[in-house]
Amino acid sequence: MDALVEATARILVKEGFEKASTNHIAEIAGVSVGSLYQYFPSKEALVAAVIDRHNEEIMAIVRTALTEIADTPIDKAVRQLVTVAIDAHRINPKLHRVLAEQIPRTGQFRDVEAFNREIHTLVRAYLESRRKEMRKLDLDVATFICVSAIESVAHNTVLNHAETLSEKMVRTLVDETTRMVVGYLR
Amino acid sequence: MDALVEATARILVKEGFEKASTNHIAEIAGVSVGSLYQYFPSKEALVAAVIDRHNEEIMAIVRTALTEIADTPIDKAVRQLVTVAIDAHRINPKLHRVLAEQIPRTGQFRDVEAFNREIHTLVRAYLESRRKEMRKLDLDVATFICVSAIESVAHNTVLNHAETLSEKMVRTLVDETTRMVVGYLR
Amino acid sequence: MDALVEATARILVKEGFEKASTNHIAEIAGVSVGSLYQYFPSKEALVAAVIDRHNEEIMAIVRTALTEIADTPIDKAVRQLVTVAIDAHRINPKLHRVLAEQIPRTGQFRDVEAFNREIHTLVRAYLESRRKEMRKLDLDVATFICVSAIESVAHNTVLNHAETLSEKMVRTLVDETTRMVVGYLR
Amino acid sequence: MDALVEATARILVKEGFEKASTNHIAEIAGVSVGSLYQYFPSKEALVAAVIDRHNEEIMAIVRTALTEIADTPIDKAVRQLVTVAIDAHRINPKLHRVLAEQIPRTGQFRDVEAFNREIHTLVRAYLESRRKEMRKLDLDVATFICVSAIESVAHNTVLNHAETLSEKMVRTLVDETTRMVVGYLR
DNA sequence: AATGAATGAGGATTCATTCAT
DNA sequence: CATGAATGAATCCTCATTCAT
Repeated sequence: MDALVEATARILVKEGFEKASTNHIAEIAGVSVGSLYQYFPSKEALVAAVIDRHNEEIMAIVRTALTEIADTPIDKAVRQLVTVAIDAHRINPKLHRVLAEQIPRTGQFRDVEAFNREIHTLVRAYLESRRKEMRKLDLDVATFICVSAIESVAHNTVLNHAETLSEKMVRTLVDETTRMVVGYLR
Repeated sequence: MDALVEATARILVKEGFEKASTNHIAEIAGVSVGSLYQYFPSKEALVAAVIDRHNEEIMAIVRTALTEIADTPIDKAVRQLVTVAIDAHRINPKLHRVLAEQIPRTGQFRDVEAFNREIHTLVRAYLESRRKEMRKLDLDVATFICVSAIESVAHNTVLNHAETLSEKMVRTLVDETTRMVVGYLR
Repeated sequence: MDALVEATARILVKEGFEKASTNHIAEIAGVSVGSLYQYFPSKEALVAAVIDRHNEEIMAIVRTALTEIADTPIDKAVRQLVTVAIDAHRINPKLHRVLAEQIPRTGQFRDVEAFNREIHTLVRAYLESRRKEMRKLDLDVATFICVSAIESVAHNTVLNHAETLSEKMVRTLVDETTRMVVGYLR
Repeated sequence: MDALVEATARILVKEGFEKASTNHIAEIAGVSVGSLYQYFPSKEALVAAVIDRHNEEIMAIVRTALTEIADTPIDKAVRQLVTVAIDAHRINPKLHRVLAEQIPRTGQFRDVEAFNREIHTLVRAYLESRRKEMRKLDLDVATFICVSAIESVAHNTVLNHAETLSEKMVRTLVDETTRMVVGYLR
């Protein structure tokens, strides 16, 4: 049931992890607890589904961006990546925050690593295709550092500055981050 | 009781957040639950104390480094900062991971922000004192981006690569991160 | 549906009473839960049916034996009864054990008493027809004691000694039990 | 807490196994559920304690009887054993019935076997000491048969005839059972 | 007649917290 | 100050049963 994942996400955002009891989730989703367990083997699995859905939304954006970037020179490409990273974090910032801060990660954490790996692979592939524009460097190291930097700027931008985030400020951050990363690669 | 904080940290590392019940903590600390509540008003406060202690250890290192750096030119200084960031994360990587992944942050989260603010202030002050070595830039933005980048590289380095982290690899990461940040500032 | 009773019995034997949920039973029987309730008003009724079927199998053997015995002198007859009692318990010893140990008896318990009464009646009738071979005694009391003794020896033999039950041991037990009962009646 | 075992027994007798929820037990015992779990790791353990206590009461009687019997000739001894067996079952017949019929035995069932073994050992020892009064027979087999017979008569007497059990009838049953067993041994 | 998704009461268990000793 | 037995609200989950299709 998709309504269950939606209800869970909504509760997570509006009431926090503590209030996300299975009975409450079921109630908000408009079904019975029994039904919840018909579709999800445990509360953990349900939360994992929320995380997955959120990650998938982010990945969809990132994947698209990386595809479009394929034939773009580094400076434009990096700018695009930074923009997309911030956009991705802004999809549902409150959920993103709750997921990052309140969910005790266990088991399903592997999934997050899978996403990380995918991003690493995609970015690395792009960088490899653009090697001639770049100085000589270890691709894995460079990918790791660039992805970390871009991700953290996006993450901190959205999480810390929460709602008070002017478009001008975003543009500035994109500019600067792009400058740092491009400067590093060239 | 310091033994309580220590016991909590130990349990967090060895058995995970789920096993960290107040009774278990008291038992490991060698006192009774009642005593626990003599010193800490709630479990949350106890966990917060663990977080604080860990953050304080990190901050001690960072503060020292930033003091020593005061009169150092940017390139050396940044290298020093990156090194110190990784060292700080390596103090107690397992605890760091548990704190980052398993602890549902609530109330005491303000504290973490306080540390963030302090670091921001210190770094910003350093950058300000070295303005002449740098291109013209918004100090707050630059500080934000540099701190984010350095912190994320350190964090991901220690968390993802866990124990398999050769000194050579560390040096490479320090080199590269330094290069990125210095290149950005100049 | 006979498949339902069969499935229940199979689950009882292989997985125990705890695993015998109506959904699981229906699944093993290859039908839907709905169908289960088309034929049995409750889970209890279904379990009762299993008990009944098992008891009926036992009773069939016992009835036959008691019929064949009709014109047999006491010593041969008792030996036959003891043999048959053990045989009856060996039909499906595992089911017998589960039925005896794991099934919380409620309502349908009356049925078991019905079987007991029938056996009592049949045995009593036989003893009555053989009164001349026996000393003077209260037939009801004698029947009660003999049936109890024979049944318990059979029950304990099969339940306790489980699979490790040599034919020689069975013969010894039959001999001895027969001796006791016949000695008592004469 | 002994009150918990007592409360459980009382509920078992008055309301049946189905109503014996941990919360209800705690309530009747006049404590909180939490306290229940301070003393018993699970509901199963609590029920096991009830069974144990009941078995222990029975065993106390049986042990005493077997001690007193030591120097008694077979006929008097057997009569004593039969009497004691019935007495033992009459300690708390309702509880005995519930324990026998409604409790799904698992795990702790081993205990019951321990009691059985003890009885077997004690009776066998007595019989061995009286060998000269008896015909030549396999002591283990004889013990098994005699114990089974006596136990089943006692059990069925108390369980089936419930409250309608005149002293006269008891005396008759004791007489007859004794006759059967003694006749068998000699 | 068959299906199986949906129901929801109910139950076992945990654990942060209190307070009388 | 320390103790630790006692508390009980709260939570996750199960499963017999129903009923619209």
